[in-house]
Amino acid sequence: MNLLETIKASITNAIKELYGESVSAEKVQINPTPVEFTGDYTVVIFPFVKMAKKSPDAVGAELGAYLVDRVDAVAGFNVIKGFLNLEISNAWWHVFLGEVVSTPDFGKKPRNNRTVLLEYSSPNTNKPLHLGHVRNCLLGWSCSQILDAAGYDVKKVQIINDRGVAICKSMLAWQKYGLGRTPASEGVKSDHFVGDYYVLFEQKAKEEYEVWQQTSVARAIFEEKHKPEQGEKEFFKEYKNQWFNTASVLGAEVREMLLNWESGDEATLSLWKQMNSWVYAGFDDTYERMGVSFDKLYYESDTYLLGKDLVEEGLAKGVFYKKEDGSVWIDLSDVGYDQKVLLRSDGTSVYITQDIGTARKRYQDFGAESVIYTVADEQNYHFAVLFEVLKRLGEPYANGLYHLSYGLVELPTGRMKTREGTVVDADDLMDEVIRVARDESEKRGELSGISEDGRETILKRVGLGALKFFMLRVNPRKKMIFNPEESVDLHGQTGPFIQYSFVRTNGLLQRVRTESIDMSSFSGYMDIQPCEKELLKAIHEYPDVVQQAAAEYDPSHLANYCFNLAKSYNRFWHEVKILGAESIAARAFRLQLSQATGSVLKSGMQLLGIEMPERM
RNA sequence: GGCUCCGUAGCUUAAUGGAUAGAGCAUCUGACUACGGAUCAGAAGGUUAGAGGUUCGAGUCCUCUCGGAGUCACCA
Repeated sequence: MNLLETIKASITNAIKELYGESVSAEKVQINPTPVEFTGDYTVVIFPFVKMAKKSPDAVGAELGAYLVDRVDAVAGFNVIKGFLNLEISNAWWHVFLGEVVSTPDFGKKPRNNRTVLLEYSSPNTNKPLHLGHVRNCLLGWSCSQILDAAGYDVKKVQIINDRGVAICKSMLAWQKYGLGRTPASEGVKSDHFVGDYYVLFEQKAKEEYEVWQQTSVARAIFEEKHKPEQGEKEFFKEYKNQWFNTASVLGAEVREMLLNWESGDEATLSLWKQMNSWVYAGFDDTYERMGVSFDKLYYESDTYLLGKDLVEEGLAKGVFYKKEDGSVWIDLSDVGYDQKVLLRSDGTSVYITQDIGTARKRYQDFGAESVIYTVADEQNYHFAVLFEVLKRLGEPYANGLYHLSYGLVELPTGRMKTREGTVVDADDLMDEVIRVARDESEKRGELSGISEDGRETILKRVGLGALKFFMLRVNPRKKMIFNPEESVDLHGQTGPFIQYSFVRTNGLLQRVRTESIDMSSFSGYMDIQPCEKELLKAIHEYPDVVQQAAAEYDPSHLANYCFNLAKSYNRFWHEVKILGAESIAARAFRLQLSQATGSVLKSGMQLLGIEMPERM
């Protein structure tokens, strides 16, 4: 049993024995003692004052005495203003340190034989991955690692939106203007190649629209429909979608292509397969570089018709209802939502229909009792509705659904817009952070003796470490303003700061090996310094942090934890001598402490998807 | 307008209802006779948007106000 649990259990016993009241162990609050007081852990006494009918200080004194008496680890105590500060014995810390070093999986829970499905990334195939996907992927991947550490069997999936108007735009542009060019012939990364045709399409459509605006038909529409205060420019900006769907030649061609696709036209399908295969090759490359992977891919071209049978089931159960025009609806006004259409009057699916169908299909595939959707917070309402619908359908997994919602990534200039060319590309971004890592490294010259390959591996770890930590250290819910300069910072509260601490521990252990330094006989070390105690307490906290991150689906807890641990280690590094310690026992103890810190840092960062360099 | 989320130092942010709101960046001072200075120590910087309330105790919970974002499609 963990130390704090032992103490909590003992306090519930004490309350029972001393005051005759029962208190559950979860109600007992224990925090690390702030540095300005003496002690290691602090019990908050106030909750027990009423049941004891004594002053806070008296209760604290009684509980403190009880704990010193019954719990070996508790060596002493003091009570200040209703807070019971406990001192943990050196002997207990020695045992603890030994355990951490000899437990490779320290902080991780045993397998619990429960399966969780985690969906993330889920891009469209008309253009390459961008900054928004990066946050999504890093979050999704990190959560998968955290849940794995918490004992779950995690299945990572993505559903690829490989059909629809968007990809048809890229297809059409390539067909009209591509002249048989390929990624290979142009030497362009294949997903970017496809994306370029999407941009080209938008450009051509814009040109067509501008010409059209000068026609008499356009003038007439403007005169008829514009709002009183609305200028021409504003009106036509707003009217663009409608124009595209009614008057545009390119629009008509795209719609025709979509119809051809849906009717299974062979030429269209083969073009579609060609374009998508280019995109997938590019995505694979980006994912690999980012260090994320999937257990199964779903394609919308396979799933977009799913869900209709569930709509029938819902109608039969009376959960849904049909309007006169044949459309099917659900009324969620009793839980504060609106009425929502589930099937169009012509019998075709809407967005939520296929999500309903896909949910069941995936349950059949994996039997997961819990499904996590990593999707931006624009879709909060959609998922609230989806989960409510599945609940009312009585789906067995409906209570295990979670929308891992995250704030959009915006630029200092506002939201990214493809049309305005303000999209930050994922590949470019990774290039950039690695370039900055290289510059910094060359300035320092520490890697001069390492092979080309080894150096590249390190620079990649450092650069991506900076990027990943930057994106994961804040609460996912928060909107993120992406400042390119801060994202590649290598100093302060950053990934490389933590990696550097690890490199320090690694360097020490290297010397232990090469010089056969003894680090086993540390139990005689009794004079544990405050900076050492701080480290021990931080290491002791690690399993709880993993649990909390898993329970809240929030990697930022781990990111902040790792930073604090690294900071404590750096302070320790400066305050005491390790290899040159005052005694053999002190040296052994500090080396053990370094090893424990290094392994927890490595483990914690791995849960963020960040790899540790051996040197940097 | 309804619903949801957000508002903490110049900037980015932390804080299971617990002690004097904790960090990083930027600014200013210091620290290498080296276990790696991508580091450390220190200074300065806060009416936690505002007003009420609940509580022994509120950045955190409740109510209202102000400010910002998202959403409220037979789009995805």
